[in-house]
Amino acid sequence: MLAREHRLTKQKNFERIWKYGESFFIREIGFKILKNDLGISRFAFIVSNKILKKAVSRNRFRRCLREIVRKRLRGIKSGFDCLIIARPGIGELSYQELEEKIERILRKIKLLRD
RNA sequence: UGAGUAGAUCGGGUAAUCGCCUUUUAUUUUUAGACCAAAUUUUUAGGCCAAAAUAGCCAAAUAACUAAAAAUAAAAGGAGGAAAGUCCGAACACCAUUUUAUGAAUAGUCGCUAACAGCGACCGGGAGCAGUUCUGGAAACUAUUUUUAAACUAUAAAUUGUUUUUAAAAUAGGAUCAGAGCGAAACCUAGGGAAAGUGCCACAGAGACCAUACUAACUUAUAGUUCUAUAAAGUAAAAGGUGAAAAGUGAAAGGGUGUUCUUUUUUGGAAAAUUUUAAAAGAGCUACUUUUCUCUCUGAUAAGGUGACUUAUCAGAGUGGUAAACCCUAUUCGGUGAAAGGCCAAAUUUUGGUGGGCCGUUUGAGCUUGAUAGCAAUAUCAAGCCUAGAUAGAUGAUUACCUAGGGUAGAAAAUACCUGAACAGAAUUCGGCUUAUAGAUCUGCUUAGACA
RNA sequence: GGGCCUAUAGUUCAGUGGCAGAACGCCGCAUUCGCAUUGCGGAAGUCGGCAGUUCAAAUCUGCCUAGGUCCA
Repeated sequence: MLAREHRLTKQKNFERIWKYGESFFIREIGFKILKNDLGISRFAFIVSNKILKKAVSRNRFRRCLREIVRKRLRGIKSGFDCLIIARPGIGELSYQELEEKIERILRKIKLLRD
């Protein structure tokens, strides 16, 4: 679990990101990113009821995503709000595959520090 | 030992690293008195007015009062038997006002419970294993009897008698087979009322509940044409294949109606056969009716039981099914759901809002152990214990080892290798029900095999 | 957290407890030089699943499954 200062909690934050954020998608995962002035990067994870039926698997994938981001928290540039959205193919992926894919995306959108 | 079935309990473990939530403690720092909007800022357009919103900052300063807040570290604790479905019942809170209509729910009895469409015990019903009774059949075989053939004995011989054998028939027994009845235990059972009323019961059928109309038959009447048609009335014994269901459950005896057959007599006929009329006797079937027994229901009485009910006797009646169709009877029920609901202080300039904060909120119809009462559900008493509390939503991720179990190699055992745990995630809280569930352990019952 | 609805032929939908139906689509034949249109005929259904009530269930009752939708 991320510390509280790295979480997005408010309804307004979510609305702002949905409206003004930039999107990046691969088949299993989607990203939405927007700059903020805080000097800290904040994250939120969305796994909807339609994509995974059972609550156990929903919880599991949300925790996995969180864990992956947490491990890379030092390498990520600060000052961004980031929404990570699960898409229908995610049910068949293992933890390691997820890790690879997220790492590739982060490189691609240049969110990682040098 | 294996299989089936029912019930109860459990529902992987250890270590390391990196993290999250709650509580407590310690240290350091110094502020804090919820948040948001309106003032400020930014952007676009613009000459201004004006319009829009998106993070972030400050609600301008001061004093008083209150006492904590943040960071770091350590310790403790941190998902279920169903947390699920939301099918019932409650607690709790507010709103209405008194429980009446409407409506809804429940439905054998007694008990348990805070309550219940729940649970326990019992009653009734269903189906029916083991078993048992009856009926029918029955191979081989056994017994008895009869007949046939052969042998033996007695005898001169036949015959008779005895014994054994062969073949056949009959009777009885008979492994066993089929059908029917009763049927312990275990199993299933939304189980008031159809004799208050209404509705429905397709097709078929005369008729599906005021049954017996109609067809076919006979008599009478009318119309015309011998004969036919029509209509009504009467007689009316049997029959009318249906259907899930057919009107009072089956049996016996008597009376009795009609009809069929046989015999005898009689009539017509020249005679025989056949046939016609009438009568008598006998036999078969039989509407209807009487009596007795049986079946079902209702009522009364007696005995047993808290009661549902059971048993016995007597009297009466003979009425199709469906209430999971309407309905009737008895009992119970006010509505809305945590997004319920409550609080958020004072001064200076003021006002509004908020899915902002806190409480509600985890000590409870609580858990564990023991004793007592009870067939049991359950209750009482004693001792001990505190056991998740998140809110874009914690309880996690990775690695290593082990384990229940599974697979392969092996004749088997040992061993080696591979794999490595089902269903499933709290959201105010309880009591049930229902559904999903790998595997393990224990207990009861049934059954198969082996050994003693 | 709570309420409601739907499931019937390949598709879209009807369907009083008693024979499962319509339109489009599909197949065959005819018409045409050929295709379309048109006409005739045909096939295609565990009525979402499992139990129960009933003589009889797509329909009535209960429990599940899968979809959809509403409040907030």
